[in-house]
Amino acid sequence: MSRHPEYATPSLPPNTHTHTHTHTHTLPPPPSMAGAGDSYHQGNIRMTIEDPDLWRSFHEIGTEMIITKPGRRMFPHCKISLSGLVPYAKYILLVDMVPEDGLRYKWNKDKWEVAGKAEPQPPYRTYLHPDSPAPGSHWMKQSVSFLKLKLTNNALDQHGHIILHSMHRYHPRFHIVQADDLYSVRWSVFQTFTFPETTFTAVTAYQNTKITKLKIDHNPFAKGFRDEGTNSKRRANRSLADPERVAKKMSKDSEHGSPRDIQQSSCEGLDDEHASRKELEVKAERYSPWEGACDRDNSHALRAESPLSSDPRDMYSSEQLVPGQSTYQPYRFHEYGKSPSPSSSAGSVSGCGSTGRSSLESRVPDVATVPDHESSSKPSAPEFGLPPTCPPHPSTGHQDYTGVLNMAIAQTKPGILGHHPLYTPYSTEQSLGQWSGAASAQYPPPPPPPHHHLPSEYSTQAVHHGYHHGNVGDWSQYPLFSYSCW
DNA sequence: TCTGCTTCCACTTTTGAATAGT
DNA sequence: AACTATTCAAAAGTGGAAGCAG
Repeated sequence: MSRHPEYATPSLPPNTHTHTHTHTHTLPPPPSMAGAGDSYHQGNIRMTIEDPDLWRSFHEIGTEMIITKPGRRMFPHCKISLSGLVPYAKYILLVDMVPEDGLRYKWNKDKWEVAGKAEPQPPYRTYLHPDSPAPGSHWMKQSVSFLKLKLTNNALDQHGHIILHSMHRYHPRFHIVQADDLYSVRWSVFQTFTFPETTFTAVTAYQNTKITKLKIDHNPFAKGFRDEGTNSKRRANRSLADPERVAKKMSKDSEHGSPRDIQQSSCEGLDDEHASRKELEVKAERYSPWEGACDRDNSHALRAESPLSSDPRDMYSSEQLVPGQSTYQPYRFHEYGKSPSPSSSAGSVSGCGSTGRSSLESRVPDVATVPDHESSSKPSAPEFGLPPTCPPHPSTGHQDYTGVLNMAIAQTKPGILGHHPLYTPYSTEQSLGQWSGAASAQYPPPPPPPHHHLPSEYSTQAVHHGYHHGNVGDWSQYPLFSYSCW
């Protein structure tokens, strides 16, 4: 983590930040809370992404992230700076990956093309920053890195990596939750931030040679592939070691050349879209990420049968582009006649969009909590066997689930959950806002949604989750229970 | 045949333990 | 004895390429 002394005091004005951060978003203090004597909620949280220029240079070409079975780090990796937190209040930081749309893509010569509908969602996971929970002063004193976050295409992954589909597009979503521990999360206010330029396509092998070059140029681990470096030497060595291979390859190349050479991309003509996208540099919202996740795991059942899923974008869109100073609305419940009372699944169920507009669909995350494997070897790691908490709701049949959290914990502080019982049905509620993701430059625009965006008043909302804990017995019925692997 | 995925390879950086020095 | 600095080996992270499967 790089140090940012200018963040040592949260009172420091943002414009004193020496880094170039174009992607910031400041949420106004909630009217219902500001001045109410609860300084904890007088948030004016500001999040900026580190290395925005690097992200932008990738984004302009069309960022690709390798996903592998054992898990692969992101590059560039997610690194953010925070300000406006209450220094002495504890916060939890989370990241999850949100499908950009309901489409599958393929690389055709020099550009991405739609290749059909998205695959059913893999188990939904959220990465918990290993420092969580930590006081605001901790998060603000330096930039926060999610370096160890790993992406995998292994749906059966036991290491807690975030599971994605290859050839699908995603963007990371950052959640800040003021909570003393993970069990308080569900009653807490979420503030969610996304950065459009962090959108990427998950791939098992790089498609765009420009991306490969950028990665090699900027990723220190890939130094060996740089032109001026040992790259050629290395290949020479390899050739010497295996002449048979070389002979094979040469004959192959003489026939039709390297496929990657053919794929030299040209992304001209797409800049307009990209430019327009720049206008909305960051999206922020206040709601539980779990809700958004609610329709995800549920997607198999929901999408197949529900007319609400007719538009692929609806399946995923739980966010809405948020104007910089949009109005804060602390209780979404009232907007939709939901009771804020902790009547567990009821809230979740309605939040899961089984009865409402399509844009209100929730995702049901895979709730098991899985640590990064480093933590598994550390005795200090918390015994954090969060049971999967996504039981089918009895009254709504198989389509509705209480929201659940499947957190991937790289390395968490001991005692984070120590005094709490081992259950946590993080009830989730669907965001009411529909997020309309701007397409990356080289992508064809996705089909327009068949419905209108929700009014802007839903765009940034805080949700106090007050659901009851679910019945533990119910969780055991859920197949994803098995995710406690430390 | 084509496309996407897995595996292995050689190389690099990172990490942490052991050792030396103050 | 305690702390800091240095060294070094192991582990982990890279993209390329070959081979495999559907």
